[in-house]
Amino acid sequence: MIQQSGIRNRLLSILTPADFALVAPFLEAVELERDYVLVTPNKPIEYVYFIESGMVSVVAEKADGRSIEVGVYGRDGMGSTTVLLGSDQTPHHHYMQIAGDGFKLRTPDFLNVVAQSKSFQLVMLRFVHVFMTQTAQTALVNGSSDIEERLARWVLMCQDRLDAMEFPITHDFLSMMLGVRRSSVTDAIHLLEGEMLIKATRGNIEILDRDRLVRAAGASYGVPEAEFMRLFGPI
Amino acid sequence: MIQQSGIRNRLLSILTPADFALVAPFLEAVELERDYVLVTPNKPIEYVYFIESGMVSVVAEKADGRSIEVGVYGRDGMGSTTVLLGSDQTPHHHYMQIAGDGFKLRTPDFLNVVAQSKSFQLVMLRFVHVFMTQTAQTALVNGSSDIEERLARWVLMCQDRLDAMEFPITHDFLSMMLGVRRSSVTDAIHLLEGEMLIKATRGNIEILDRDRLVRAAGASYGVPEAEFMRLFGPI
DNA sequence: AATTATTGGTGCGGTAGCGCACATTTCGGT
DNA sequence: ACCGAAATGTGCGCTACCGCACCAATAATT
Repeated sequence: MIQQSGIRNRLLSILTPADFALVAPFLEAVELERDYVLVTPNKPIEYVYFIESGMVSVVAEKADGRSIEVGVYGRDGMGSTTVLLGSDQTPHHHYMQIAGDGFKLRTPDFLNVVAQSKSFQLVMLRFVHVFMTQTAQTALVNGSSDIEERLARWVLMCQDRLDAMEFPITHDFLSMMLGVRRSSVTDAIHLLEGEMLIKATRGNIEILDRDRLVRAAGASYGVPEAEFMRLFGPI
Repeated sequence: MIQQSGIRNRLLSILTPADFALVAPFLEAVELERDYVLVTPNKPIEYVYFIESGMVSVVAEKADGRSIEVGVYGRDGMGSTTVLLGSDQTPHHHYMQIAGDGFKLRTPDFLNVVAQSKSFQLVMLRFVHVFMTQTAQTALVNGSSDIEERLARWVLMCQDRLDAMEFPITHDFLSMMLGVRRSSVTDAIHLLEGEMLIKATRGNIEILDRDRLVRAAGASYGVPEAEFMRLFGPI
């Protein structure tokens, strides 16, 4: 049986012991390789995931093939939030951007727990609010910030969800996440490197100075993070 | 007493008669002038609104003063969805972009109905899903579509929520909504006018050819609208 | 009818980011 | 140690959009 004390996922860890006991029997540990697909767009969502480590990208795609990341989550949340909102599917992709592990449970089992416990449901819905704020912030910065700021924001969001000061990611993937040209990412990385905020090696980014990176991200970073703090306390 | 049959709001109108009877006693008719503020950022949300006519802009603001629209709703929805998600406040502004009318009720009264009826809650949560999809689509197009496409999308979203083929809006407001320069909006409007898709007069936009306007919006328009259809049926 | 505020039209230099192409470096596999 | 694939660095011309400024047209006020 899974012990709540050993859980790193923020949502599971703040559940009341009674609520945790409701959900625990259904949790199944799962290894989450890079590119592992948690949610396929417009297909029924079979499993709900609670991430313990690693990070998920939520990606929206246009009919013309262009796509862009509209949100990320890791041990701070769960996915897909869609099932909480009375829909068994969503137009978005969810896949592991940084490999890790977590728990999954069948959607009907999850929804049973939600139906049984209002306090459980409340914790989950609060996360939906935070995630929605994050998506709105993404809309805001996509429309008003330059690539350097948006890259700084992405690196910070990634680090918030991982314990490490470095993580594997290629320029090519970042260009898909930010919806910009690959070489524009290379340029932006060089700018941040020039300021000694990060250090990039092949397929890897390391954070050198988080505080100054937050300043580099400027007004792009912080709003959803503050909402998370307000509702759940510090990470 | 308010008759459900006379209601134009989509959410209220599809409620079961029993659910409607639960909420109806608390509905208070309200005139909604242009610029009327429904939600002030980071302040407790006192009232929940169901729009009957007109349109609301949901706007996110950056610390540096730049702001951008992250979503709109009218008689297709309610606001603020935040109160359904266990938060009594949100970092976003909600205000009337196109004047109209609707109903308001006190947040605690609304939440009582939600707590009493799972079917009522379900209708509201499904709208949250649609609205979230809309915000994600906004993030997508802000990062990958040119101004002409985004303007076409905005005009279409506006028309979906109003019965009229024309509505009052200035270039200046549009530039705030889209997060671009006012004269860029003027240019984009001229492009759409040149294709005979819209006709703009001082403070006003009229739609001439909706079908071709949808084509002009390309892949920017349609995804959240399809989600609405899937969950609620045609508008 | 004259005055003023709002809104829209236009121009100009500047630049961030694009699409494309190609060279170079790094790493994993044999 | 070598090879091929993946990842990164770099250059070039181009365009969409920007910031700013100013004028013109239209409506609101008196």
